Amino acid sequence: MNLNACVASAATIQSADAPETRPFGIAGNADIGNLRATGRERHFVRDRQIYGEGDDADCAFQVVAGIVRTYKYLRDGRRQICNFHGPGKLFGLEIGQAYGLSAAAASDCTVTSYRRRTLERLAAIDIQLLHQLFSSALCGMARMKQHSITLGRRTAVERLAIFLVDCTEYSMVGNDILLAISRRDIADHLGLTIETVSRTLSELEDRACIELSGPRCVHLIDIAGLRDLCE
Amino acid sequence: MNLNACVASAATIQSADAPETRPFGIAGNADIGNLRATGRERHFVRDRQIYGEGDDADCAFQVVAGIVRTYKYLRDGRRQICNFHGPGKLFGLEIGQAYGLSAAAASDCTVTSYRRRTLERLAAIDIQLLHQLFSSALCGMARMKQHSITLGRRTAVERLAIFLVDCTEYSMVGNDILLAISRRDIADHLGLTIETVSRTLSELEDRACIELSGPRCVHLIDIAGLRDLCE
DNA sequence: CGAAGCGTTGACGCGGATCAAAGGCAGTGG
DNA sequence: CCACTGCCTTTGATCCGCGTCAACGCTTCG
Repeated sequence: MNLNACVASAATIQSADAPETRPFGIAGNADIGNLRATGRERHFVRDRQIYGEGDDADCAFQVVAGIVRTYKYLRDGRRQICNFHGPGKLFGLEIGQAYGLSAAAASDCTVTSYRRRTLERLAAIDIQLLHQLFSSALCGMARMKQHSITLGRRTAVERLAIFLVDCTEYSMVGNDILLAISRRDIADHLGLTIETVSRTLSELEDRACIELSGPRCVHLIDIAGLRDLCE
Repeated sequence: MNLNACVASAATIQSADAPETRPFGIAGNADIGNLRATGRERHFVRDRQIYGEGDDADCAFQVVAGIVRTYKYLRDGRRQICNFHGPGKLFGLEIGQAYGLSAAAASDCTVTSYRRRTLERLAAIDIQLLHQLFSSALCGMARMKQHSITLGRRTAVERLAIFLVDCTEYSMVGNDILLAISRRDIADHLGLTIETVSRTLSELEDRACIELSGPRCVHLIDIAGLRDLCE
């Protein structure tokens, strides 16, 4: 077993689709071999829920195209988006009987669903598959760790810089980032409000790091400056 | 493969040690069978570093006794503790060449170290072991998700309530929580300052949820009230 | 007894939340 | 083609929770 496999096989499922449907975090994509044939492809329009927190976790999913968010609402309406999942990413794989979070389409998207029973049966006899799942989980862990550092200790400017630098790896067209997701989703992922996201993007524009060519288009001017804000 | 296994086998390694050395999150402990014999036991006094961010990740670890923290320092000294690891918990298992975080003893502790090469070799042929590692990773994921919700959207009072309720599962002596870790570690885990932690504990005392019998001892009065703050 | 750490408490300031209003911009209907 | 409507985003004014700075008490240790 080589734990670097997940990084090495990163681009296996990478599609040549329109840039706005590209993944957040290519590394960690699972090449799930035999399992693939057992899946069922489904489409979801933007904001359509895929599963809800507490539902019976009888399926796991892999994104084909578009972006999925996993999130939780608190009683009073506060929402935290734990993760975005782009093409190739697995989500909905649970340790318990019920989903711990809800999942919904952050943009129009296509996902493949796998019966959990099927997945467990195959993984019990297919060490390659299990290794892929494990690697995928470790990659997800690494991302979550970094994100919890961001949420726990970073300022709004730093959070946006990190978000934009993340996007540069997957949503670039020339020097422009085409955002597939809304301000609200960005805000709820970064632990901010939409107003603060908006203001902070304007501040980054004032600092000559970026230029806002439109609400969904960020032109990069000083990537090094952005990266410097990330560490 | 049954993903509930991790929950089911939760208490396998649970020791009968002094309460302050009990784990944060028993569920997710790995029963790593054959691997066990290859490990080397090591002791660390409080605050002693186990590995540093960026170091070559040639070993993984399992806590035997005490509590380990994994954390990152930002350039200007801000620190975020991503996780505490109690007895039975694995840490330091990486997807890349280097550790993504640092690890240190949050209390005096004992850990078993495993050569990564050995671990990878065994896991490549032992599907039981791999399954244990996978379950452990999924449990870790579930915890990280919950924590990122806490860091992204919850108030100081809610964060402390969650922390205390977590502690009730592992550090109880009668109706008292005996804290093994310092205010600084609590603060850096919850994304707060030590002053806010202190003030907020006092506020929970004013609200008659707890009683501070000493800096390291929290007497529980209204657990239901605490739990109510958690959702 | 003094010094050093840790925890608590108070005063004050700031970053980001909240509240409010005013643009874009797409979709719809005339 | 333009007016209207509703949603998303931006911007401004104000507020508030938590951070910062400072002082003090308690415990431990020499």
